[in-house]
This record gives sequence, structure tokens and C-alpha cells, in this order.
Amino acid sequence: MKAAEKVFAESGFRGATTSAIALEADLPKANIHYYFGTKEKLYRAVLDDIVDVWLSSFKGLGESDDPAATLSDYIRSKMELSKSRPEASRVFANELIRGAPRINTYLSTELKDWVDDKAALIDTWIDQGKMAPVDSKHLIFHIWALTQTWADFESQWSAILGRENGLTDEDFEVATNNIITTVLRTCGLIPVSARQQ
Amino acid sequence: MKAAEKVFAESGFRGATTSAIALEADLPKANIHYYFGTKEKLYRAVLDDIVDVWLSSFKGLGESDDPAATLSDYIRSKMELSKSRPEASRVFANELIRGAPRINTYLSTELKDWVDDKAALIDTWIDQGKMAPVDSKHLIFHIWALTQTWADFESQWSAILGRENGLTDEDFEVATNNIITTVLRTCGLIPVSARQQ
DNA sequence: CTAAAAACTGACCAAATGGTCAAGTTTTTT
DNA sequence: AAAAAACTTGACCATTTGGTCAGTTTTTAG
Repeated sequence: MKAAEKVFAESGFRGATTSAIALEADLPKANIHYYFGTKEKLYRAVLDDIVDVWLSSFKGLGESDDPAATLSDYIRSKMELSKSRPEASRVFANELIRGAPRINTYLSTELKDWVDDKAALIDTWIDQGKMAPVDSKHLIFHIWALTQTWADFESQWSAILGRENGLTDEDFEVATNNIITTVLRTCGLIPVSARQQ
Repeated sequence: MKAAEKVFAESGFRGATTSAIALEADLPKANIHYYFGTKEKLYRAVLDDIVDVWLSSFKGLGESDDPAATLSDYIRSKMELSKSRPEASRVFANELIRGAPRINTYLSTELKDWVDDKAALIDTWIDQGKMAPVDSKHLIFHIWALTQTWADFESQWSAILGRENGLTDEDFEVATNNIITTVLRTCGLIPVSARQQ
């Protein structure tokens, strides 16, 4: 599965070959077919695994009633995922770029429900005057876009920042703080004049 | 080229087949090889074309001396590109996900220089007290991430928003305004308490 | 008009692909 | 201890792949 995730991340579903996966896993190709049947089924297994990780990362959001802390924690956990499982993120990104043929149902049911739910929570906070008015769904979209980009497009940020051996822990730390700053300022949860750390 | 862009966007370099491109272009496969030689060369031609469009979209930024107007205009032009050339954006995204093997030089020279340059401009604005202090490079990263996501991951946003026939012009309009709000609030250029339009 | 250059294409090929299978080996069950 | 079940794998196959090429058609130049 790990080998498959890597190869699918690097080449997409169509471009990945079962022999490349077999080579990466250091197993004969026939063995992989014994366990997973077809390339399609293996891909689905990898995708299901990723969706599980994704969904479980969502659970954290919304248990506390403090918008600033909740949003910061969520951003931090999303960034942790971008750092620790970039390949998973890339497989997912590949699937989305292709129009999400295999996960459309998941997107428009479970994921949509989750977003609707959390957006309602954010709207409550706004109504209670706990944060500035924002488009709650788009706020969630922004958090996803800003955090996922550090996994999916690492090569771009790495090149622009002049890191020859990929992004460092410090880069991720800085990125995380900047995202938190942006999101909290958008929500009016930290004074804009404050210097960034 | 148009057909190739579409197929490469859908399947990535490895997954795209010359016959699929030929079919899409309604031409015999041999004809495509006559003009472009190899699949690799065709892909490079497509990529070069996209890089051109990208670079020219950058030119606008920085001519005026009004941060709010400049940033808004830039966000608007990036969103225009996400809407009008989503396939180009996806080809580029595919390349980045794969580690940018073919455009690494471009990223760490031209693009890096451009970012260094514009970040310096933003730093000037900050020094002049025209906007709140922010990490200028990360501000640019945020704008790119927030705008490109509407091309690359359209399928995701479309599913979550419950749009059965893809995103509408209005969705793009709302997204654009939300991104502008987020960026301007981050920069302290609009009061946070203001209601969003 | 003509001949040469350029553009085009159907038919083909070697290599790579996803997948199968029979013949084993190892592990589990009884 | 032996039978059954599960696992492993080298060799193989039909199909698809990127790419070629000989021959035809179209365009250009004198």
C-alpha cells in the first residue's frame, strides 16, 4: 500500500504501472495481483485509506467553543498531515485534478455534510459575535487550499525559497504560522497591527 | 496543442497517450509525431506555452503604488486565468505534484526572481506604513494557492457546493471576493468588522 | 505546366502494459 | 502427520504503447 501510494502520487492512476509498484514494494508483480486483484482495486484501496485519514483529521474541529483556538488547532493538524503524508495528499490531488471520477460520491455526501456542519458552527460563532462575519464555507476552503498546497506543490515552494534539499521543518513552522495569521485576521480574531512572530 | 493540453491535464504526462491526443485533435497519430517528434517534445511545447501565459499574467502586479488596488487586481486576473484556462493550470499542477522534473530550472530562476522582486515591493509598502506587516513571500504563496485551487480542484468545490453542472460564474465571483477580503484583511487594508459583500 | 519540396497518413513494429496461471512452498487446521 | 488452505512466483499472453516509414497528396517555385 505504501509503495502503491508513492507510485500513484508520482504518476497518477493511468501513469502508474503495476511493475513499478512491485519494484518499489520489492515483491513480484504476481504477488500484488494475488492480494489486490487489479490495479483499479489497489488504487481504490489506497484511496479509501487516504479518505479515512482525511476524515479522521476532521474530527478535531469543533469540540471547543473558542474560534481562535479551534481554527489554529485545525490548521496545525492539517499542516502536520501535509508534512507527514505528502504522498497521500498528492494521490488525492491527482484524483481531484482528473475530476474525481472515483470519489465524487464521497465528496458530495460525507465531505459535503462535514462542510455544511462545520460551516453552521462557524455561522453560530459569527451570530454570537465571537468572530467577524465571513463566508464560512469559503473560510474552510481557504484553510484546505493553504495547507494542502504545502504537500502538493512542495517542489514549487522549495524552488522559490531556494531550498536545495526540500522544505525544512522550520519552513513548515513558518508556513503554519502565516496561515494561522491570515485566517485569524480574516476572522478578526487577532489585531491586524500585531507583528507576526 | 489544445487537445494535448486537455489530455495531459486529465492523465498527466505518463498517463496521457499519443493516440488519445490524436483522437481529441481529430488527426492521425502519425501527423502529431510529424509535427512534434516525440510525446516528450509535445509535452514540453504545451508546458512552455503555459509558462508563457503564467509569466505574462504576472506583469500586471506592481505598476500602481496602491497596495489594495494592486493586490485586488492581481487576484482578479489570477482568478480569470483559473476560470478561462483550467486545463493549463492542471497541467502545471500535475507537473508540480510530480516534483517538477521539467520546470525546476524555471521555478528556481525566473519564477524565484519574480517572487523576490515582488516581495521586495511589498516590503517597501510595509516600510512605508501603507499596509500591515506580513511575510511578503508567503502572502504571494497564499494568493497563488487560493486562486489556483479553483482551477485544479474544481471538482471538489463543485461537489461540496452541490453544483451538479460545475461551478457557475457567480461561484467564481464569490470566490474572488472572498479571496480579496482575506488578503486585504491580512494586510490590514480593509476594516475587519466590515460586512462582506 | 512541372518538378521539387513539404505535408500528410495507413500500416506496421518492438517494447511495455495489466493480468493470468500452473507449479510450487509455507502455514494452518484437524 | 497429513490434509487443506493460504501464499509465492517465474513464465507467459493479449493488448496497448510510443514511435517509424514508405508511399501518397498538397503546396510552392520557376
